[in-house]
Amino acid sequence: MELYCQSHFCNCCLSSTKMQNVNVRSDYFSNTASASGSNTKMNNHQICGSVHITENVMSSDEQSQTYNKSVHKRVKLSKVLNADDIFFSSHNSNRTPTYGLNRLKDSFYDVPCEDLAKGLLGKILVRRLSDGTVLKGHIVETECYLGGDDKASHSYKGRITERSKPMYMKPGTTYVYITYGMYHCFNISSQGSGAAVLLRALEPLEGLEFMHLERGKRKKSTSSKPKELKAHELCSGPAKLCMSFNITKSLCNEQDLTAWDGLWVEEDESNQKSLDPCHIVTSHRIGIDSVGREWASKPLRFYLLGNSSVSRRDRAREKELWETIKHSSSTKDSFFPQDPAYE
DNA sequence: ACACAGATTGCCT
DNA sequence: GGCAATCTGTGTC
Repeated sequence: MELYCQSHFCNCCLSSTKMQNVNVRSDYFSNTASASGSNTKMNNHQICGSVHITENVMSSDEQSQTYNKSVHKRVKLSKVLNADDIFFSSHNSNRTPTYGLNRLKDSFYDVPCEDLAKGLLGKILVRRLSDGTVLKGHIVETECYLGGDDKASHSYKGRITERSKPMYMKPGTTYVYITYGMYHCFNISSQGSGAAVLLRALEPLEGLEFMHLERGKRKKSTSSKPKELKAHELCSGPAKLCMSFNITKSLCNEQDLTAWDGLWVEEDESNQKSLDPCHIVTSHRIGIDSVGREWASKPLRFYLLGNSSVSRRDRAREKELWETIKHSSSTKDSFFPQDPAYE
């Protein structure tokens, strides 16, 4: 029998669920069924924790051999990763950043995954390269990956691997991974063990020349002249924004957005009118059909209504939202989406 | 704007 | 060994 730990953390401190009298660990393998659920109260802070107890159900000799092999491999790896240890060890700096002094602070990130995904919309992602180049873009599309029961998440069932480790780090930590062998995707960890927000699209604001150059590097040279990308095509996808912003695993993974000088998020000070929550389109996530209909269809993707930099627009949901807005008077002072750029 | 095929390699089983 | 939180180029409407 093995125990998998999926601790959740309270809002206001670094406390996490303590597993009493049980040697709990999370590790590489989770090819098992699970049972869950215990809530605990500690130090006057409400803490929601769950222990997944997993058992191997193999019976034949062949299956036993497979199991023994997996155990052997695990022992050989001698790498026992623990969600609590990862979380605590990611709080190692009190360092004050030199750049981006008006960046968003810890409290902005330390919220449930869906709140962070929506909260990031309209904010500005800033990248500062080692040569001083500064790139900026409005965040216009995000997706939630919840961990736990979320089959599409790299941290499904509390699975911890060397790759998914940053998902367990403190809210505001970057998780950059390589997909399809050649592209990068950029996530930000949120509150909740293993939960993170994928940034899917940006509307470029500053450094467009650099972005054009970065995107051009990937293009194959064909006989016909390569056509210039439009501004709204530079960052209209999770891997595209990583290319344009030079976000790679080797450069940007496991970084603290509240402290690192290379990357941060800030409020859009030029936008005096606040983003109206009514103008956030909620739709299903992209590229996860293989996990099954239940989780592929969950409304965990959020984007700014009518924005042309969004990677995949859900016209049906947009139409519904427009109808709602038309019949509401509360949105008349809002910035979005009356601006012609958003039509 | 949309649909489809092919690319390419790290990660997980 | 097989898959993948995607992109590009080409073709069609």
